[in-house]
Amino acid sequence: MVERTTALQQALGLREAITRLNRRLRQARPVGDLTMAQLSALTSLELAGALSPRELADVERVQPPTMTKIIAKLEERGMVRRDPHPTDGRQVILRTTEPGRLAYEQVQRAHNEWLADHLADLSAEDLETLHRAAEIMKKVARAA
Amino acid sequence: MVERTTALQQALGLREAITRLNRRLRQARPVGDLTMAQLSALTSLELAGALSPRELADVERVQPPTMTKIIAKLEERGMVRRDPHPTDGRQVILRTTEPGRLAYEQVQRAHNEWLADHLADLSAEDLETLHRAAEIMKKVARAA
DNA sequence: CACGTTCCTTAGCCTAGCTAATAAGCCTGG
DNA sequence: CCAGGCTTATTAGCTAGGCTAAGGAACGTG
Repeated sequence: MVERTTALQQALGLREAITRLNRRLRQARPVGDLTMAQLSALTSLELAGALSPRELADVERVQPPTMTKIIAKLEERGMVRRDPHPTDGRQVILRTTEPGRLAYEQVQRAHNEWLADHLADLSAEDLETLHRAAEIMKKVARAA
Repeated sequence: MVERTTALQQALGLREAITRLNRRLRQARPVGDLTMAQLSALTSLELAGALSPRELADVERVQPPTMTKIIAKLEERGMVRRDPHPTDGRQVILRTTEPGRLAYEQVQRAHNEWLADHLADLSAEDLETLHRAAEIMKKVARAA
């Protein structure tokens, strides 16, 4: 039985933790100059294969104009390609390019190494907790 | 025994989860118009009682000029007061005002209710995992 | 007491978010 | 079959929040 008060206290701690750790992660941009937003969009696109800007905006939970900007940055760097939709002239199809995939993997690896380094002191139990929490957090973010 | 590969995988999931959930939390600004950064600074100041801009910047893990801006916004809204340091003419002492405390509590409550609402479907076990993860994440953010 | 250090701020830049408005293409009802 | 309305994407313009570099004021010490 979970009381409401308990859930609220947990919520408080989680929000603080996310705010702080998110800032730390943003600061740790060790290789390449992909920002968090760019890396996140590139990741979603890579995993999905091909998406319209609208769909990518929905996945990333941002408004379409915001996604337009992020895509523009990625396109400048040659990491994303914009193809016309075969039947619908309004839509655009986004795909990662080969350089995009390589940059993605490289930055992803560097980011994760940074995080792993900073997790190095934690016990196996703590790591397991973080792992499970990450899954739960993604589920929560996906819903609602 | 924790293998490096395992830790890396966990790190990957955690970064994604933080990015996504942080965006959702930023969008959920139900009462008042305090942003995440402002709320976070106000919280740190409220908990500490009184801090110099430099100290607050260190706590919040941002550079001093960034904190100057955030403080300016909070001061505009009358939520933070800037007093001269009794002996050191360079320093400034920041404190939350009474309106600041009230706004902080109100927004804090609203934010946490939003989060608690979205955590309502989770099992007691998942909530416990999130709670423990939040503690660990704050520790990681504090270190390094 | 002069010089280096510390503290805060200013100036100027960038990213990332938003809304409102625009342009282009699709589709449907009369 | 085409007029008007919806959808998609972009542009324009705003704000917040992050950074570095550079400045002025105050401190403290050799």
